[in-house]
Amino acid sequence: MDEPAWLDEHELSAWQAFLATGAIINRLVEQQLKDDSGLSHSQYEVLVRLADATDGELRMTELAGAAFTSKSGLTYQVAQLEKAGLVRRRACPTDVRGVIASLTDEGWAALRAAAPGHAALVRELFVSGLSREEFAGFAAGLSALLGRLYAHVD
Amino acid sequence: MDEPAWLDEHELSAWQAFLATGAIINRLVEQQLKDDSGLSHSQYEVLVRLADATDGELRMTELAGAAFTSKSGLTYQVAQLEKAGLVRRRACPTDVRGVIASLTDEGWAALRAAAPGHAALVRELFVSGLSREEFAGFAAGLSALLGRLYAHVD
DNA sequence: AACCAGTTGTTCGAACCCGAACCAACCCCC
DNA sequence: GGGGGTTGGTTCGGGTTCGAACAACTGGTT
Repeated sequence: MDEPAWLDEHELSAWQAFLATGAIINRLVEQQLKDDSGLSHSQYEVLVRLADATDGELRMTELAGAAFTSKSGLTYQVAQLEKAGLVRRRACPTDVRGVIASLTDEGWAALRAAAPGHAALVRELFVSGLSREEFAGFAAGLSALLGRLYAHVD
Repeated sequence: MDEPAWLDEHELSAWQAFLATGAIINRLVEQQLKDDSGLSHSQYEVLVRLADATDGELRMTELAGAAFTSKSGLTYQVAQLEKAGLVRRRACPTDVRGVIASLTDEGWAALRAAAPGHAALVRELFVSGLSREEFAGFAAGLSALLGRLYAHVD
């Protein structure tokens, strides 16, 4: 009974703003990366996750989890990156089924080349539009939300 | 010179959280709508924008702008919705080129049927994880960000 | 040792989405 | 009133994504 069928005014406008910002930012980031480095956003994310890992290597499943894509989607993207010479695949020594994706030297170089432009755009779109306090509050909300979501997926 | 090539710790974690929340929420919402109503999220958004407009009617271009999709993407979705009987297309009286998408009775019914489950999920994922103050701060940040983005697209 | 539930990564079919190209029609200004 | 630039919407081709099905393998249990 206390669960109305529609979102109220505040909920709705925040929700719409969330969808809109996500859509617009994603589009602009995608565009910038493609124009500037020939990488899609998902490919860039894959490179970043690999670079974050020790030795620039990660099992496929771990990578899929970190990059917010499905297993099959990752198989596709890694195949593309391998074709481009940015990523290498090798067998996992402890599990015959396993595949380890690992950054090549070209992969590191591509990431280093792409990062500054990407960082500049993210700052411009995402950071510099807010005051320090606004950004702090916003980031706190995001992080709380994310924690909640992890609990929800479990 | 004062533009570092990488995001700093705070920027990065907020940015990652933003990407992660967007990805997870979109996936869950997509899933819920599909299971519950057989609609994709974009289709649901189209229905919502039409329902918000006077008489449940909108020109294709306005609709594309409101639903954050490309013109061709919208053509596709409206075709799907028309096939499903939820939307009708008619000629625009003041512009021969124009096409007006309009909700059918079935469209209104489908939206009314889908809304409660969707609203409940959005509340659960997006609203109820934050305190009232957190949510207010978060929403303010979102809205400021969105304003900035609109200026950026112009 | 033999089973069996769960995991790993790929393949396959389908859906989706975008940008570019396109045609028709609009607008406006001379 | 008749160009020329702009806009409205669709079509087309290609790339991307997903989930389901699959086969191979693992680890624990008996």
